Amino acid sequence: MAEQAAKSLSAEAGGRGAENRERIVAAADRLFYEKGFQATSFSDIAEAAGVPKGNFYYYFKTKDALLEGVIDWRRQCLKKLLETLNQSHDDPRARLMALLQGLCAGEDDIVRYGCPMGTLSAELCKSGHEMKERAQSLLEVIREWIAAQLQAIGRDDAPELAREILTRSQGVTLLAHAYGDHALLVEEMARVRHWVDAVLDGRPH
Amino acid sequence: MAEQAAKSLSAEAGGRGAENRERIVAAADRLFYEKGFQATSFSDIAEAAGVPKGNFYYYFKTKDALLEGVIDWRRQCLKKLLETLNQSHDDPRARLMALLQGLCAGEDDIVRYGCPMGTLSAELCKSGHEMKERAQSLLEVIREWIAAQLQAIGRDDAPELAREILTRSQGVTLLAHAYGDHALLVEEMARVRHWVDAVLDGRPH
DNA sequence: GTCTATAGCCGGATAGAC
DNA sequence: GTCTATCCGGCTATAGAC
Repeated sequence: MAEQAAKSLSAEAGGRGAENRERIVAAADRLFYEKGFQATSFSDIAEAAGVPKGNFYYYFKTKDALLEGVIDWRRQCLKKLLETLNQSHDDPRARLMALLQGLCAGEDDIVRYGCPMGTLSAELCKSGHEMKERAQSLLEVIREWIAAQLQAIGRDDAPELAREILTRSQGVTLLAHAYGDHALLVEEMARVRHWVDAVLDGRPH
Repeated sequence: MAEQAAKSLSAEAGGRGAENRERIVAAADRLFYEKGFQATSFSDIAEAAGVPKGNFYYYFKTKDALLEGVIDWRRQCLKKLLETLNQSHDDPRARLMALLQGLCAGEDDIVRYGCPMGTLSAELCKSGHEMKERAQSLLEVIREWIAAQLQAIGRDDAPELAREILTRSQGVTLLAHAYGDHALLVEEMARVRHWVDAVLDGRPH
């Protein structure tokens, strides 16, 4: 009976463990996004996730390990998003435009906290954090996806064009964030979309 | 004689004081740029400036006050730079292109630490720092200068175009920083310049 | 697996001698 | 004005009971 109780407790704890782990990552993900990595403490995360501080170290040895988990989580989310776009649009061009449109979906978040990939990369690069390459890989995932769509369209300048699209998008999100300007985000993203449209049509722009 | 000594000491101290103050600001400016504001401690600055920690509080009551001094210092440097451009080129278009060319001047710094205005704004916005508007004003200074050049050329879309130029430049510096990619900076900045050239010529681009 | 208590460190900031 | 010594608080991380 003692074993039974222990077992069911353990099983439940195992389930809870995975659940807890995910809760921690999700809470950290959000807080790292909102406040930045350095500015977020374990106390902040503990409070947000409803998990006691000391319990973190069962799941993550260090704060860096937690960051690693968060970045991988973001990559999964990103890939899921791109996969959704792949499935909901057959036309690569429609996919691309849907992505650019979608970047304005989380409008308020972007204005308040910037781009989840760009701001994280910037912070980690500046502080010389070992995880900066991993954050960079988030940008790389999206750049490669854009390039893939462009190549499917038949552009032989797909890599360069993808880089420019990413560059311009990042510029827009950075300035919208810096100025806290909602209209800037919407208007400049529209400009980017029109520019992409014109390029793909072979029109002057 | 005691008064005299005190006076000369005071005068010398005043001179030293101003010198020390400037040394502190210059050192902080550099470190805030290289490591970021939050990641830079007084100890770091003290070491770099050759001034004992405790002495800081004679010049700056808080770290925020020091940040304020650094931002104002950056604005002064920026205005000096723009004034130099004004004087070395009569043609507003030449001024503008000189600025865009000059952004690549500190190539290595930009690749390693990003744009001094953009990265600071991003960090302060994200952490919700009270000084974020002051950092934003740095971007505003440069945006207004660009708009002034465009207006002098006779563009009636000067404000919008200035914003777009700034947006694209920030995108380039962000990505070059995130990727640590020197070539990206040079190539994409060249693209921006060609685009500006084409727009000002009224050519398709 | 869970959680409490706390160690150990380093940050910004202060007091006060000189 | 200059500098030393130190406080206090929050941080990451650990030890160990349950």
